[in-house]
Amino acid sequence: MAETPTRVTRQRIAVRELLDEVDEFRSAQDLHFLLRERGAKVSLTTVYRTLQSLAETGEVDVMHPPTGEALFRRCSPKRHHHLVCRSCGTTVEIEESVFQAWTDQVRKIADTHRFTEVSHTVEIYGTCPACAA
Amino acid sequence: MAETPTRVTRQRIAVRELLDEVDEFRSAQDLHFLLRERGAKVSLTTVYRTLQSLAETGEVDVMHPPTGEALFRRCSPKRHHHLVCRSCGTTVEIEESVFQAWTDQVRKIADTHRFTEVSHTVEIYGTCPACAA
DNA sequence: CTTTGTGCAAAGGCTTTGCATGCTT
DNA sequence: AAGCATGCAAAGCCTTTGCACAAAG
Repeated sequence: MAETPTRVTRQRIAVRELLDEVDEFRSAQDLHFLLRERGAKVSLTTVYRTLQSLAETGEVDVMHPPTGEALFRRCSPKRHHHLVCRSCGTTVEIEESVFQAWTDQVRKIADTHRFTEVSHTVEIYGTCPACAA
Repeated sequence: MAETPTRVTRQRIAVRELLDEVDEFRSAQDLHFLLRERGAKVSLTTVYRTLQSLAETGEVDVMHPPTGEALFRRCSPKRHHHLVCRSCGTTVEIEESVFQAWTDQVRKIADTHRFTEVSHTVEIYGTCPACAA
């Protein structure tokens, strides 16, 4: 199963439905927990496999914070990036629109190198006011 | 040892010296290998601990690619970001200067939220020409 | 019926931690 | 001499993989 899945299964439907409702970045294990909570019988393995294929097709974005686990989120028009405190993990969301000019530039650069299906992840770290004290 | 180290040890000196010479992102295990190669007797554990503290003080930047390991690099004035192929891992370096305007904006946003010691990591993914074929 | 997807358990890879020893101050 | 740093081995986490069974087409 290194390829894109061809069959429609109950499990895959459940994962996609969940992703449609959640618009925050979530870990695979979080998503698995949420699925079971709402009664969907899906194994963690399948959640991982599904997320992986969805990421490959670009249907979900993946983020890799310093915490180790990967975070997934359905691609949406209203994206945002994060400003994260290195010390306590406090997160401030920044609207993607703020980066519009930058996003355009990224696309241009990618084109130059003939890269397709381009996506990007931005991680901004700092020390929040509370932790700086 | 959750705090910043207070003592100057042979090991820590070796790690910093190495970081001064390498200006690519490298994994902890890579760095450990390089250190042993040049005769420095340092354990992998210490490399991890040293990198962690250097990251906390902002002396090194950390990147988290989809591959799972963390990549470290000494902070330098001439930075660059990466355009990485999701499929084969081919990497194209993009000069930081391209992001100047964006960097300024990031700083402004961080200021707004009173975050200090701000650094950022940008990861751009796509499919390279070879893998798109 | 054939082929692909699922689930479980086990393996894998990177990173962290416990604890005794050694080295910096 | 006193306390922090090191090293080793073991544990922890998240994620992936092998394999047999179940389900989709």
